[in-house]
Amino acid sequence: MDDTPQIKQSFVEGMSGISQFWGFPKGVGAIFGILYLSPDPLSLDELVQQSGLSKGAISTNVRTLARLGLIHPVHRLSDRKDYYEAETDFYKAVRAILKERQNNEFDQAIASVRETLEKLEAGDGESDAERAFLTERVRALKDFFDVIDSLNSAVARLDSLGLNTVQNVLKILK
Amino acid sequence: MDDTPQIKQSFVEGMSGISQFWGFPKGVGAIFGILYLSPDPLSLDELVQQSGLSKGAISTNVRTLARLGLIHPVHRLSDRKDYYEAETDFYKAVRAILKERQNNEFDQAIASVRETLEKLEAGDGESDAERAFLTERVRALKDFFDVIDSLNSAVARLDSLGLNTVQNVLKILK
DNA sequence: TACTACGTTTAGTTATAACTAAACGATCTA
DNA sequence: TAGATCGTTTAGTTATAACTAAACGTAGTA
Repeated sequence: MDDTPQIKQSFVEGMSGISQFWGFPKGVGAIFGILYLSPDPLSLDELVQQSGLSKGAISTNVRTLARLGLIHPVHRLSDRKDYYEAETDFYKAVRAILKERQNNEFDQAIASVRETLEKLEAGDGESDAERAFLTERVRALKDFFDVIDSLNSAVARLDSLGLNTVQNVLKILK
Repeated sequence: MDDTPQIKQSFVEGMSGISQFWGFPKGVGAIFGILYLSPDPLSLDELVQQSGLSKGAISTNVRTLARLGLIHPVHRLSDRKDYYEAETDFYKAVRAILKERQNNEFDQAIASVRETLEKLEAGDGESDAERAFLTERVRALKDFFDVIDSLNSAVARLDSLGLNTVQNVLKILK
């Protein structure tokens, strides 16, 4: 008996779970799983078939994956269909995701804290004890965010983040 | 005019946004924000007042924050109330969060991939081209996860993750 | 130009997560 | 022991996110 289909499916389910864990729709993980286990690029309709999701959901989720750099469109000559294949260099994908996140909401969050600090320091007329306390606390948080941000930037800027880099980092952390 | 209350509130709203971005209820961020800007530990009832949330929600969210190590209970003698204060060492909190995540769903995700690989390699009778392809792909993903896992473990195991450590890491990434 | 085959968008539905109000059990106090 | 004051849990509600089905726009094709 050939258990390949079952293994494939349980893998896809596992990817769905991971997807959900990281705050993405589980369809995103499922689609990536399907593409990752496919030797050839797949069209939207093939994804509809293999995932059981509607075309609309596939369209949305596929765009999310492409935006994250986890899959790539493949265009075939004299074929209007869009095909997609999975990215197999995960380190590359990580860098893309970090870059993506940085540009969007994370930056905004940091900006919010920065703004708070500026507002606190601007009201220099009032300098009671509470004000000083608040300023110190917010500044500490901002400093922390700045460090995280620089880490993020550094990784995103790397030409190639690979096993070597990670192993070097691991040496430091020992 | 004293704009301190407004500044506090906009800070708390910012923290709510960050919370949501990382997949936590926004109440979690709000509560942390309130505690972080409070010089003294606060009781659940005080949190109810300042956040506008119900007692039940506070109870749940506070437990989440405590589990993550972002806030700590403070017990006062001859007072049955539970008070909470914010963790101010964020590096410590990061390690706690990584440890938390590792024990729960992340490990499970890795286990799922590992299991898939074992199942693929177990069926050694069948060795067609597809099977070989699948095995290679899944193994590559498992290897990647193992590296991430070891990074995670290394950070979680650190006695103190501080600015120094991060700066050393940053040197490598340059 | 009309027809067909795409991917995307939209309106409405379903599933899921977070919340409120109230009941509950436990613990301290008189 | 009775009463009061906690934090937690539960049942039901509300808000939010993901999905489906169908309409739509666009670009190739006859």
